[in-house]
Amino acid sequence: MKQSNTKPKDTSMSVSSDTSGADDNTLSGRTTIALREAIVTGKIRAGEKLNEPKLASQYNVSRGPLREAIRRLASMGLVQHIPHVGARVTPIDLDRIIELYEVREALEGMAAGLAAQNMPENDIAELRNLLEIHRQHVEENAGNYMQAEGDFDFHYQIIKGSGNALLTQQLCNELYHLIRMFRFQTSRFKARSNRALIEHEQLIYALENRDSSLAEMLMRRHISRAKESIKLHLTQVNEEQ
Amino acid sequence: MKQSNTKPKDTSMSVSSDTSGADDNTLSGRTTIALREAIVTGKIRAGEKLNEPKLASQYNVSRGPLREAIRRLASMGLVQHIPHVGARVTPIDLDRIIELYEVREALEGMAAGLAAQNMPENDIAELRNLLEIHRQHVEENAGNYMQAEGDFDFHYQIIKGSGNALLTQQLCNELYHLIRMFRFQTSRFKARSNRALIEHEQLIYALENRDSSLAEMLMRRHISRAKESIKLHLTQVNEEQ
DNA sequence: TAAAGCAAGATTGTTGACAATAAGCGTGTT
DNA sequence: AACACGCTTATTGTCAACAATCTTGCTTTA
Repeated sequence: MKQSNTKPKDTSMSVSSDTSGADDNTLSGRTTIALREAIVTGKIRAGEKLNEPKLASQYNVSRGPLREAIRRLASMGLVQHIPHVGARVTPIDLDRIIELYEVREALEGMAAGLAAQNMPENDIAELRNLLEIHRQHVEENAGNYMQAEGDFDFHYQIIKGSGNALLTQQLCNELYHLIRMFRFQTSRFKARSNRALIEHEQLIYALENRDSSLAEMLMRRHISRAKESIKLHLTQVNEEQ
Repeated sequence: MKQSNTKPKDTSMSVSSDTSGADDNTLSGRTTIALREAIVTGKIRAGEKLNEPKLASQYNVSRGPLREAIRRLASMGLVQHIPHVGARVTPIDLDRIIELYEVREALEGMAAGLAAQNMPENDIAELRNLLEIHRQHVEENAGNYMQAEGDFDFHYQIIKGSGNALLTQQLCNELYHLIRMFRFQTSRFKARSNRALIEHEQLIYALENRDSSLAEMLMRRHISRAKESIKLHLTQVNEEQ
């Protein structure tokens, strides 16, 4: 029995639609998505309490589906829930961001290594096209594209290329929105665009050559550097205050 | 701002009680635990459908808390939920087990590396005591201890020693019960006990010497070997049928 | 005979009311 | 004046009934 690698031929380069298993035709599912976006984009602020009756009327649902939505977001770390007290949006400090990047480094490193083994040639070629698109965007928009969806797409495709469904689920469903939330709160930094492009380029090279250990190492360094950059930036900001 | 490492002084060597955030004085929480144990221990078989009214009366709760319990278990991968159809216990085949071990390798490897940096001396010493206890158990009980809680304790302590709360949560809450479920279904194999002891010993050595990269490498090999052992064993079993 | 459509039953999704718990506030006591 | 106690209020947890959806078996038709 070989590794299945049952990867659907979905090469859509967009992450937008249904990244979590919540996109169903149920109120609960739709409410989950709506609430999630409100939290990620900061419409509901970090640390803010989630009042069930209030939110329920706000989203035109009863408390049942809303509670389910809250619980789902709790399981992916977006909100913290305390029994008999309630849920509030998870406040993210520097320590927590560093933890997140350490987990990403481990998981996405593994993903890159596996992708070097399992990713179909076509998809790697698509990745190279994607890189060129990114390069143009960076040149045109003076570098604030990488911080947006562009960088997500790149990482998303490699994760999917690993052929590991559990890994993909952990990263693209659970941790993905945590990263988005953090980025939204610190979107002022648009540095590292050119640097990231170079690192992405090297990564594609490793994938093309089916060099698993190199791909893993490059991905880990890529994420570790991003972590260090953030750490530096945020400690400076803190010292300014 | 340094890495906080706000690790509570809880050195309890037991994993039993509250590994998930579900141990509250609510019906929902208790039902989650009860259902979880029923699934993990195979009282509810893999692939079996979870009938809400049936289970509700069985656990003496209404459908509300039971649904919450099911949703929580779905979020940790123990059951698969399809809207308007229902939930069933996740069937685990070899491919899925391999995926699980790949994720463990990445995550626990990182954890071991961090533990080499952050784990307090005392806790490492405790770990060595634990190893001696395991060694005795293996000698006495002819090796079936490692498959039980003993091995879990060892890994659990190292994960906690990483000082990364997110990592700990991912491993000890989300993936932990998935591993338990799998082990319960394949508990006949009690091989690798002596081998595992040696590998644990080496790991402790790396922690004591604060050798981060060695600790990570050893942990990854430890888990990778376990994966290979399972792969070998299960493909043989399949061929026999 | 097989396939498609329909209808009855079962199961999940949703709702609003009720119960239990926690938070806030005022009063009384030391 | 500060602390503790108890009451009120707000909020969460739980329940049972209702609505929407799927499944299943039967009937009908080509």
